[in-house]
Amino acid sequence: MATAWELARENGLAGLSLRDLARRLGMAAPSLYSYVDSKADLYDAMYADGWRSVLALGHPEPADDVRTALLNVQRPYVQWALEDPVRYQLLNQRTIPGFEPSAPSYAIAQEAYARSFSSLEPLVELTQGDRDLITAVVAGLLSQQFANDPGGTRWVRLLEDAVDLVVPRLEAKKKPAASARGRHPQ
Amino acid sequence: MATAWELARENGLAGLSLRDLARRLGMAAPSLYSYVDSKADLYDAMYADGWRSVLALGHPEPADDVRTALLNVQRPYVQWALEDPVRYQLLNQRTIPGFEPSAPSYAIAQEAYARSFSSLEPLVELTQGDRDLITAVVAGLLSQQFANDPGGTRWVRLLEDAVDLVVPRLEAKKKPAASARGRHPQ
DNA sequence: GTCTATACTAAGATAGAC
DNA sequence: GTCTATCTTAGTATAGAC
Repeated sequence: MATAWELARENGLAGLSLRDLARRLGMAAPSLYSYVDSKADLYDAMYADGWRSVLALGHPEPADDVRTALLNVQRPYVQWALEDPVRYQLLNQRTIPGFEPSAPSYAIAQEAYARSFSSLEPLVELTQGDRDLITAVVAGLLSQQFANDPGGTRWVRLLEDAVDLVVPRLEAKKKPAASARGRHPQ
Repeated sequence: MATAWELARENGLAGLSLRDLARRLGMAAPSLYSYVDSKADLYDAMYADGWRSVLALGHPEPADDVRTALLNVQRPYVQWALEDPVRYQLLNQRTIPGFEPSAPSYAIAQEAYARSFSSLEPLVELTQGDRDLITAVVAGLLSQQFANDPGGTRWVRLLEDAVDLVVPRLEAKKKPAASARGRHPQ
């Protein structure tokens, strides 16, 4: 898996080839078929592996305000995305012609998706539109970053500004503040 | 050019091949080299062609308020993007391994970029951060739309909501209202 | 689980005749 | 400007022995 990612980073996601992979592993190409049914199956394994690495970021820190809650999730996520643009591309953009993740792999992605709102849900009653706008804003920063300033920080450094665009919309829907973690004396 | 786009839509951008293109044009494959120096050169021509189709949308309608100015540009742009996801992918995402646009082709992209702020600039003193946030928000809607709901409208229908996120930030920087087009009596 | 050998298909590109 | 023929490389995948 690690070698597959390595090659994808070097030659592009679409440029990944089973021959190359076998060569770098010191194997003959057909030996790979003991581990993987097809190239599509390899992409699927990488897709699952990629989303598992998002889950490995752990649960976002809880927070008492919307802005902090958002930043607690999105800052590590953006950091994670920058670590490996090719991984982000496989997981979040429809880029290789026929690929669609299998149901089990997609389930991992969904778990990561759900978790990304776990610090926010206690504070705000979110609609699907809210969630979609949040993911869009962050995806937009990353999309522009990778496309127009690869290796730089021109867009991702605007993360706090971007979050501040969304905060007012969410603050309007704040829950009654259950004081869930018992931090507030009265 | 039209046939090249057609094939890219059918087989994916990376799946486009010179052989297929020649076949569909009723030519032998090598004959294409009279028109194009290489496959990369074909992509470059498509890139230029794609941005020209953005310019063909015309100049955005002027407006008196920030929100309308933004929607006058972004609504047709989103419409244009939805018409051809593959075109959007070539122009706005780093997806095919080695491709970078040539300088002349990139200049067309820059013209389209500049024009996309022409309805807003008379109203607001924009910073680069403002421009980057605007492009990111729209790019985010489109990126999510294509990746997670291809053919649908789940994200793009949030365009007005997305614009409303940005408007307050821009209103804070409004210019003194030069009444440029002489519509306001006093 | 790994190998050799191989089948099959297709890619981008060039040479040189017409 | 278009053709035929060909080069070179590479892809995914299978068969069958060890």
